[in-house]
Amino acid sequence: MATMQDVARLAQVSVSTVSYVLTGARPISQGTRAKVLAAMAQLDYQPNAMARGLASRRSRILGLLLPMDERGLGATETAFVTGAAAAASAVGYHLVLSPVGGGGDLDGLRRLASQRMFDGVVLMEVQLADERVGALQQAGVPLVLIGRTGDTAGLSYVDIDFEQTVREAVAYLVGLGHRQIVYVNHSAETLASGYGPALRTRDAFVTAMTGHGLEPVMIPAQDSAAGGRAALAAAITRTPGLTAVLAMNETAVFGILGELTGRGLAVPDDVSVVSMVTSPQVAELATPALTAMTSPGSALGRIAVEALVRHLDGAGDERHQQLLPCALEIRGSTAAPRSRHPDGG
Amino acid sequence: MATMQDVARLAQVSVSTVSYVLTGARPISQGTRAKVLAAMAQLDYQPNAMARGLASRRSRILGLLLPMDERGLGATETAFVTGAAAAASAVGYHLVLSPVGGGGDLDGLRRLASQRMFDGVVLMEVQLADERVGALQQAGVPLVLIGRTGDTAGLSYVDIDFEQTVREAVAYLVGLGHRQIVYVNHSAETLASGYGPALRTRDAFVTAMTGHGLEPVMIPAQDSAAGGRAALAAAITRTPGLTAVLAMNETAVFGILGELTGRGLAVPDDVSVVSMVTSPQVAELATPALTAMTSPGSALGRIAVEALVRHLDGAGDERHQQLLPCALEIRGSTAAPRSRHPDGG
DNA sequence: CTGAAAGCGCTAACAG
DNA sequence: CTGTTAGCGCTTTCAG
Repeated sequence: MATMQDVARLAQVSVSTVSYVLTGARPISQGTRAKVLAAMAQLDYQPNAMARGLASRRSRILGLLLPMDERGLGATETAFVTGAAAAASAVGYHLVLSPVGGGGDLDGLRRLASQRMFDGVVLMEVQLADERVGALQQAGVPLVLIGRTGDTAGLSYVDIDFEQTVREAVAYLVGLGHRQIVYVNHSAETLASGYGPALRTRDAFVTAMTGHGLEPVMIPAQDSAAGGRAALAAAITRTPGLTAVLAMNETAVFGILGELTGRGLAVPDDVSVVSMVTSPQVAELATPALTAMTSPGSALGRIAVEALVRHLDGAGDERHQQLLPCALEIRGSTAAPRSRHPDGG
Repeated sequence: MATMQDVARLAQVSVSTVSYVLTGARPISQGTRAKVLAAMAQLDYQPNAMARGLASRRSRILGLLLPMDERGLGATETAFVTGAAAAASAVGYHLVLSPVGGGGDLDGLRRLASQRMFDGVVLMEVQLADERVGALQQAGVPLVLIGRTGDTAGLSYVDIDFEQTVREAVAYLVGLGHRQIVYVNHSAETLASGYGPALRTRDAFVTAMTGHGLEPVMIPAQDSAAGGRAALAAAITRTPGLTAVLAMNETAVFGILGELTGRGLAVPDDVSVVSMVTSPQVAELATPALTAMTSPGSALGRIAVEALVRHLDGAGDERHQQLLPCALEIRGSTAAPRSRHPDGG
């Protein structure tokens, strides 16, 4: 493994000159640069990452912190991760996937931060009240969130625009003629834990429905097909005349579809289903394919990393706060309501 | 940020003593250790990862190399990744997610290897003839594959036991009374590219069916729901009396289900479906839930990392070669064939 | 435009 | 059982 010394010797220049042609931190004459480059090529030189990191105090490594408990990552979260990794790689950074304990392990976080392995950190699965944010800030680690806390003052984040997403989905269904729309959310425990997407969509649903002069009916569901079946059963009991379901639960929506079909209700003829914050791949799996609000997926991860790197490399203390819309993609699970009830149309 | 110097000064010992209580590389007396530990605690000391890496020539960072093109990671691959990350974290390593160009970018790989950022590397999505393996070996990077090449001499790998998986799935269907079993594989292009799982299961299917005295009928499918629909249509044309489908294509299987239902064929009463190398979460999404050969998922990633770390920390040149079985999990998509054809039983 | 040299914070001989 | 010290390979002043 050739070192910078070797290159310098071969090119007959000093090590600092080699360093400067590499970093471009000061002007180098054409001739010198050429000599150095030739020597590097000849020796197949690659700078040592650790040495560079130690001397420059920048590891060029980013951490992607995500709680890994439960049932692994969903398609949407996976897209965040791959998007972030690709973006980091594109700008010459490395991305460490760092599974951190779901909640209590703040000390572990602080320890991680103090090791100075990460120049900055992207935090996923942020709760509305998330102590990790404070811990990280206190440790002085540049930080970008995917998702956001309740109070976002002074924070950088990228998140989905849940308000817009719900508004658009509801408007679409209402435009089709639906009036009895039931919203299936995550479980009560998830809500209670302060899971932002669940909370924000819930509030947005109330606002949107009320705005249309309609009653917002909401049912929680466990994150499973069985949870979806149960939720649909509950929904029909509560609102027998429902003609549309708005699902904020990528997993439960499959159970909803199954239960609907099992009860002899056709999708979309009897009941329309819109799945929110869903990846196209997942939407395509269902029969019929799901009309969905497509999550920005890898774009979120990419933007988070780009904002972080800009902050590290660049000017200064720019906060980056951005909400990305979900796009309505109409597939086979929605239609105008059949006038089953004479009073319904 | 306190350094080791600070700790040494406060504890009134030399830096090397501090280093040795940290690494345990040589015995330290109770009293001294206690003093050092106290000083570390008081200063909230954390060793600097870059400095440690440079001096010890071990970064404690592992690379997870995966080609990221196409449509992101499936559930099974995601499980590999999360399993690997969790395992690395558990043994004090970091795991970098490194998206490398699908095929031709061997130079990029070599460059990566020469930067000495990774102590070792886990390579995913290995083809039967994969030049990356040779390049990495030549670069002297300790290497474990998830999947395997055609010639595995001298390599460490963890892979799914496709032969066993197919054998067991076929035996299960034959045991139920099925005789006309069609195997739906990945696309012809995927086969042609040397994708191991597709090739190995294909061969295993021929062997298994022939062993039962049955004819092995195989149909390729694009990796999409539409691909599955088309494949099923082709299968029925070719084998009108088919009573079971063995699907080696997590995505296409949803299309198969949809097309079956669309043609008025009930699952499992008219046609049984077994999905191979599938995650439970995905199997549960289908209606009916899929009987599947469940992929070892995160275990593969975990074992790969553990083998790699054992090689790095440990004794020496132990190759680790291991095949993991998929477990048959019976759900709602399989049953004994209805005797539609008098000659069928 | 280029060189010399002082570290970055730690590990691992070597010496006791 | 502990201390001294020479690096690891690079970046970045400080000098010219």
